[in-house]
Amino acid sequence: MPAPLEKCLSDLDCASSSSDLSGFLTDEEDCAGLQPPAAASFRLGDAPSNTPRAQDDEQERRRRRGRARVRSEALLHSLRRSRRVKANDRERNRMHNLNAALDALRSVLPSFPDDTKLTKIETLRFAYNYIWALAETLRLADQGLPGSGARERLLPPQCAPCLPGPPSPSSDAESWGSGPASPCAAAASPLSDPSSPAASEDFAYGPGDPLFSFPGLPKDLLHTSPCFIPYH
DNA sequence: TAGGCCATCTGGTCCT
DNA sequence: AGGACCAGATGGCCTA
Repeated sequence: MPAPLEKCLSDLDCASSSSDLSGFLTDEEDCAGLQPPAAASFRLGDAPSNTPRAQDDEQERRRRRGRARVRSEALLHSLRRSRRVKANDRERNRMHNLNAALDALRSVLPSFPDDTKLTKIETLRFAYNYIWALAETLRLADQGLPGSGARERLLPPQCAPCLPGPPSPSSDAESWGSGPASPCAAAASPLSDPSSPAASEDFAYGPGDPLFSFPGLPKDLLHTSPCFIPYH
């Protein structure tokens, strides 16, 4: 075996036990480039290239180059695979962290009567509205308007809102609390307050939606904020 | 059975 | 170069 080709194959073997394959020979051209020109190695007494022995040598070289290429491709494939597996692991972990953060957010939001778990999108929208409502409550309290004392009347987050029915994950937002029995139906339009989340054009959830209903907050907020349902 | 939600995988892009 | 982030695809599970 010509020394360059031998080195070429041994490089492949070394690379197979190493995670770093950069600079690694990947195809038969790389190996072939290491071979001396046939004319340079031809000396008097050597068999001419068209002799049966020379043809055998050439076939052997081709076989080895082919095996080297197959091995290098397999190694690159396994390298890509191991990187992909690691990336998948990181992505899984990232999503788990995201879900843990969503769970933490759910834990500080008012819970529903039957402990129905809010979906991800519901959690985010509910949190958005809840923060808005709390801020509005504080604003009114600071102004000394009807509804003052709201700070003291705020219920702990675990209080249960009064809902026309448990939120069905499959039901759409606009169907929640929109029935005639809902107090929200008679409530002042939150759209009157331009700062209300419901006033936002791109906000999918509107008045009457349980995600706009927060227990324990002053009824006065009904005039300026998204729908509030009295807490029992 | 259709539709909604979710977890996971995957390749691309951006950032450090 | 490697990690973070993102969006699309896919398949499983559940419910009406």
